[in-house]
Amino acid sequence: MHISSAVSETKVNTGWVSMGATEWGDRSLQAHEPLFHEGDETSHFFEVLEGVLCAYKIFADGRRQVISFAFPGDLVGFGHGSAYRFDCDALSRARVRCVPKSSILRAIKERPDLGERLLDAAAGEVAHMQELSVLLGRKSAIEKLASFLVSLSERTSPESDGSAQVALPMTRADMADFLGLTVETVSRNMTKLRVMKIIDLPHSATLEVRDMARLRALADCEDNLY
Amino acid sequence: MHISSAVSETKVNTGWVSMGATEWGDRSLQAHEPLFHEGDETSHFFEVLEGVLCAYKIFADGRRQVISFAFPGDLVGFGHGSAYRFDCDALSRARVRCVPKSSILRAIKERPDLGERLLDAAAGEVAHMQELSVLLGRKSAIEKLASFLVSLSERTSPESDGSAQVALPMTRADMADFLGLTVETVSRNMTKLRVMKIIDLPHSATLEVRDMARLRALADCEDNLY
DNA sequence: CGTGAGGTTGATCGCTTTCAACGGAGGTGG
DNA sequence: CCACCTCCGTTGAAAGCGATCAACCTCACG
Repeated sequence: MHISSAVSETKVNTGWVSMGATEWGDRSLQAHEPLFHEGDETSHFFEVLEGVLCAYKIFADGRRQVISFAFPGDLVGFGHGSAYRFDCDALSRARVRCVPKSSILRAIKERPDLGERLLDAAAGEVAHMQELSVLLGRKSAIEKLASFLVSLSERTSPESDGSAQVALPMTRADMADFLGLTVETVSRNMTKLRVMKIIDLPHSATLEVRDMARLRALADCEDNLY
Repeated sequence: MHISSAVSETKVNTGWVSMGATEWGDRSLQAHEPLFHEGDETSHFFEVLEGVLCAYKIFADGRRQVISFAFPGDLVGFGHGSAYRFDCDALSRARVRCVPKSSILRAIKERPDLGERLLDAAAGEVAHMQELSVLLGRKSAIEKLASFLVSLSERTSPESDGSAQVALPMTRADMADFLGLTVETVSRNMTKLRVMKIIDLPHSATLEVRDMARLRALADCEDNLY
């Protein structure tokens, strides 16, 4: 468990709220271990400390839509009422800090500035979901993929002169279900980006962005070239 | 302007936060008049008092994704940082209550319970956007349309024994841009639902739900019948 | 009654999906 | 150590759903 003071600390720009308080407890997850299921009572918020989580909705007929990937620093649990409305798994070994909802509500009452920060975090979550809606509704397969890779590299890897190394902790199926595509379409467009010399794939789980400007142009729908 | 006390009142379940305070001022909008544009400084939150608003993102090449329709009682302005990230118009004559952000922040500091309520409202917004993402990513055209009509009827009209009258204040183009479809596809599937005796369209802007159970089944992807 | 925006319907096109086969990486047990 | 198996990723061929292009209709409004 992290050593931390009783004073909470917030980085609103990146959307996370870190709260030090040992009473809240951490939890370790194996790869593919569920954190919660749709329908479970919403007892906690979770802050990812290590690893990557994946929140998704599964239909009765097997269709799946991934709602978000949560990286260290991200907060999971917004948008649910008294019961979780989606499933959430760990993609890899992960550690999360569990924050009881009641504890959050108490903290807000005692420390109004915390409420403001949580509100900012919630606003960031809204912004993310809005961007996802734009992506799902109006972007082509290659634009979706480009957007995803840009967002991933921004969240996890520093860029240097137009290139970046990015780990892909999720499978093609996870990516497909996030982007509203099939694995085949994801794979085909990965290859397309590689042929265009925009990215490279040393391993299937390691991405190298070779031309970030071009990738961004695709992500922003400013490039119709195939 | 509404007559209201200085005490705020919140209905968290329906996602709105009504705050009485005459200093905040209301604003009237003509049909198609913009409330704000992408890039404008985010000075205010807005509570819809009358009419319907439409928030959307426009691409450089003309593609458009509608993010949300806001009905009386809905709050507009979440998910934006220091600048609005989308455009927002009135679909019809509308009236909104303008609440300065600074005023919100001050109110939160003075009244912690208000922060909690706003947080609930934000959570409701997150939930809406998550549902939209599921719809856009994994539902077929007819399922999208059914989901939209169900949601519209739930928000605006009481249901009685499986049927309901619903006004459609937006054009087919607005619906299409919300559902990630084209006007033609929306129109075709409206006809399909009519042929299936699930809905009726006395006028193009008036919907009559004849078989709500069947419509819900489609919306929930439990019905593969065409 | 003319006009234009919004809505519907038909024919065709094409991007993504579906169906199918293959290859490689990792794990297990003989 | 290697055969075997399974999961994951890639690629090809064909099909399908929604998009595109186009014509026509309806209705409100001058």
